[in-house]
Amino acid sequence: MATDLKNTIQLPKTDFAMRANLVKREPERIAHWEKLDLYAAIQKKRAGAPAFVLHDGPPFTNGDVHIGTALNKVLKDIVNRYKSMRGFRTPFVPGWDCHGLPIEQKVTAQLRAENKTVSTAEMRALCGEFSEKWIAHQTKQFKRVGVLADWASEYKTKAPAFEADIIRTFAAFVEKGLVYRSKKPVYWSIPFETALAEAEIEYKDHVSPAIWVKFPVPTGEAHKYDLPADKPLSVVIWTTTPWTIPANLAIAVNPDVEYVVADLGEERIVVAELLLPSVLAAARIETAPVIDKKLTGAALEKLAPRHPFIDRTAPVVLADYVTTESGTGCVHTAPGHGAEDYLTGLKYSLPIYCPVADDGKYIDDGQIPADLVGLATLETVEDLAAKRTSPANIAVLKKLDASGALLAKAKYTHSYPHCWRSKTPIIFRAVDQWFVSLDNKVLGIRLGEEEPMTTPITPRKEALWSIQQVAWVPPSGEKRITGAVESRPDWCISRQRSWGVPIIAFYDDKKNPYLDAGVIRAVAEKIEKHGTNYWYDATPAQILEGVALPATWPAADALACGRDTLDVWIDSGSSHAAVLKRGQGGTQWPADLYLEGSDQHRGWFQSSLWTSVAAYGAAPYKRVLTHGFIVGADGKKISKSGQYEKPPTSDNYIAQYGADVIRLLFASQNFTEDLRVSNLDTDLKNPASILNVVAEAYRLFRNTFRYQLSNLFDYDHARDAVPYSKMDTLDRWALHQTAALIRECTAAYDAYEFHRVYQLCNQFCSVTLSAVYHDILKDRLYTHATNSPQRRSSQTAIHEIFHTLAKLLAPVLAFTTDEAWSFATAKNEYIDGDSIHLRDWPVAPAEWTDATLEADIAALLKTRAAVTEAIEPLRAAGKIGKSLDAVITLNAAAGAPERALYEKHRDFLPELFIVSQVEIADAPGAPAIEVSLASERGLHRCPRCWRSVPALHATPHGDVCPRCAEALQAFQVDK
RNA sequence: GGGCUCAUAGCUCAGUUGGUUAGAGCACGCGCUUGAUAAGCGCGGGGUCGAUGGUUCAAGUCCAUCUGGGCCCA
Repeated sequence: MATDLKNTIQLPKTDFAMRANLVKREPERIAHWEKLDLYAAIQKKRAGAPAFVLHDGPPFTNGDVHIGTALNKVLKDIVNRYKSMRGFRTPFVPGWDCHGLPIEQKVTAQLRAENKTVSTAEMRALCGEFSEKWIAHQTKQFKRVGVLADWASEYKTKAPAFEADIIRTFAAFVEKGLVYRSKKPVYWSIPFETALAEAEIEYKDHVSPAIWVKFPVPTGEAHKYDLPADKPLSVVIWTTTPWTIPANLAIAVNPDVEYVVADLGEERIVVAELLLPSVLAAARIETAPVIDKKLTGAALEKLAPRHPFIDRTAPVVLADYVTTESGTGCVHTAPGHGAEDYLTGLKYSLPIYCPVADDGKYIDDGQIPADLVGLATLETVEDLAAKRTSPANIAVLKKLDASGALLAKAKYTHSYPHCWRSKTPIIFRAVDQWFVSLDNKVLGIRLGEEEPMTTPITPRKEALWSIQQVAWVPPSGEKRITGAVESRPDWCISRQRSWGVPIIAFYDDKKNPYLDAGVIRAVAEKIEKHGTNYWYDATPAQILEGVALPATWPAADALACGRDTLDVWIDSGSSHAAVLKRGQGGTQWPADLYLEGSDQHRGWFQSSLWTSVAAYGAAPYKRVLTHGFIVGADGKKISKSGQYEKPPTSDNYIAQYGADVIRLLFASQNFTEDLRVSNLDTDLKNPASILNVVAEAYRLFRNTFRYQLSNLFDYDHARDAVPYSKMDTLDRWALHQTAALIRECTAAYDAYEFHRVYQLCNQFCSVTLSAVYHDILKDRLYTHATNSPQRRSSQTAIHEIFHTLAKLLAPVLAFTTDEAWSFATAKNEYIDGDSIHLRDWPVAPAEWTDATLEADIAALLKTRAAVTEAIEPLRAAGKIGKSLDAVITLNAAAGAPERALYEKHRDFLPELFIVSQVEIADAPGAPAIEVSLASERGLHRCPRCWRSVPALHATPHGDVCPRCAEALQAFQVDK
């Protein structure tokens, strides 16, 4: 009997599985998309539509896709999918950053391990292969997280055409007269014998020998400055780099600081007054010295103490950066070995002296003492492991000690720049480099103005102007890049290495450089044709054959090709020219959007800005969006957060959760700040871990789709749809909520606030649908006659809501929404090659919005909450299980506003409350809501719909309620 | 050390121009249901809004300092 009745109920039915099994299903969907060529299909659909160009910042091609890299690409994918559904043509050309030291270093290490030496061209080929291998890996990994892109049009910075464009970017700098050659201290990696970019430096603690060194003041000098001369007098400096003492050319003091001449008994020293106690402490002098004289730093200018062991003076110079925070207030100055020292050296016309060779060892220049020549200035990896300081430091210490100049020494731990790859400390070393001046005034051309500007402007000012034309999201990004652009020194663009794009400069036999924009452009043409190795394989005469040389140049056969390469930031910074300007893959310049991590303010956003401003007089982007970094559950950077057994690669997370859960995670948090991710191994079993909570939210969405699909099993939209005007109240309310959801989600997507989409959809599914709408609907859908208008009305609404919700979530849940879509469309509407990603963004018909209805139901839902609360004590007492076993009495005085509301929706209330009966009464003094048991009210429970009614009707299926009897009749007819 | 930035329940987010007992979802606890069932429903506990000081009749919301985190720089 019961079984019989159950067969007359329209229970939900679908093949859309409750269990996601994403790890298995997603790769199948990727295969499906590739078979469809979904990317091409989307482009075809939007051909001719206004373009929205998100220009991809190229990831570096030397390892697996990290979860942070996945974040970046997924955010781009979400944007592209959304914009495309909104009707834009969204060409997305992915890029790869191929050149650079890390790859060269790995290849070099490999060659060393194999004990091989190769030519530059061979080395470059190996680096190219290395890069290519990782491009293949990363492509797979990006596809696995669901990134949809024009992989066939991808750009690689190592492609000859791209390299030619990098060279042309360089030509633009040369053309503007911004490129100059200068000796300047640069970060120098000793193991790699190369200058390093700022981005290639990392700061780590380093234990240095701190030394206090006496620079003796000759008696004559002392007299000139009216300093006591009856005892030895010296100026004491403090340094943590003893190896730079041989390069000392001056001592800097702050003109405004008070200095003292202190009598130590046997001798006198000059130091800053405030630092005297610390100097005495370092020298272990306990007796208080006599202060013979006080004077400001300015009074010491040009005093000429002697170098402690080299026959020259170390004149006192003035510098504002000298502080009394540490040291002696007298700063050892070596213009060839420090940025500030260099500037001071220029100011006082000191030589930019650097007696250290490329390998970091002292050279024999006639000044360096013979016992120092050939000693290494800074520590090797082995030295660091053994915790010993460098040979040069030791030797200098010995020399100072022998000459009696060493006042004190100590170990000093401080943050010191290290080469990011070799992990060894770097040195500052003055070498010849190419620079781009950012402060030369040149005539620029501003975008939209055909004539060159008549007032010369510096690239820096031009860049700052361009920044203001761009929309920065979040707005703080503008401050950040402005700060970076304002404070950046001239751009050192040359590197001494192999795996990069060569600087097209020539040198005569006296090493004089020759640089010309026309020549560079001509060579770029040849490189575009022959590849960059042409520069390394061909002779200068071949390279310059057919190229018109400037009159001042020697003949081609008297020239040699330079071996410097360009800073890799010029590579990626040229992508807008190499890709967008050429319309690669249907793109266009400028980009509508750049979207990268916030570290790129000083990186790609900036390098792209400089190249674009130099060449085109404007930024290459209209809008720049930045995201934060992935951090651990404790908010600390992922490398320092918890224990990771597995590397935090995109693949490892996907293997555990599936791509859609990872995508949902990225969308669930405000990405302009840091994103927290639980530790893959340690948090896996914690139900409250961030990823598990997101996985739970994923299940909510999936189940929502499943409920909707399963209840549409017998619904044919063309046949069964109910027009809005004839729809049931509750269904119209659901559509009102859906319209609001569309509005709010669209606004959130437009503001790039995906976490709001997540929150909105989450609450819509759990509160609006699951707890209210879907729960109430079960009765209609299951028990009403198949074709009852109310059932069809609800199905129509569900159909609409499914379409809407699936589309709203499609940019994020790219896999699951498309999977659900295939189940929805398979029966009636499925067209071969369909995909939710080919559909248009949902638009709510105006009629869906009904403020009066919304207000009514909102009020009734409050009553509903009170009703469920009132039922709860009965449930706790074991008197009631299902709410359908309850009869509710609502007490409201005639004339009270709620009374009118109750009356208005009287018939609908049992359904809304999911109870068997609702009575409206006015019993003075009674509670607003009274609950009684249906059984005690003489009602009979219908075995089919479980509602209690006054009387049951006999049918061939047994006794049921009148409504079910009617439904069964229809059921019989259908059968 | 400097620039930018963040800090609201266990987690992720809301909290309009300062104004009643600070909200939501999830998680957690307890029940119900067994016709969304490796599902669904209800009820409940949980926050000195990072800390301190200040402005104000009134501060999560404004100001200052500090603490902790992140990115970038030194």
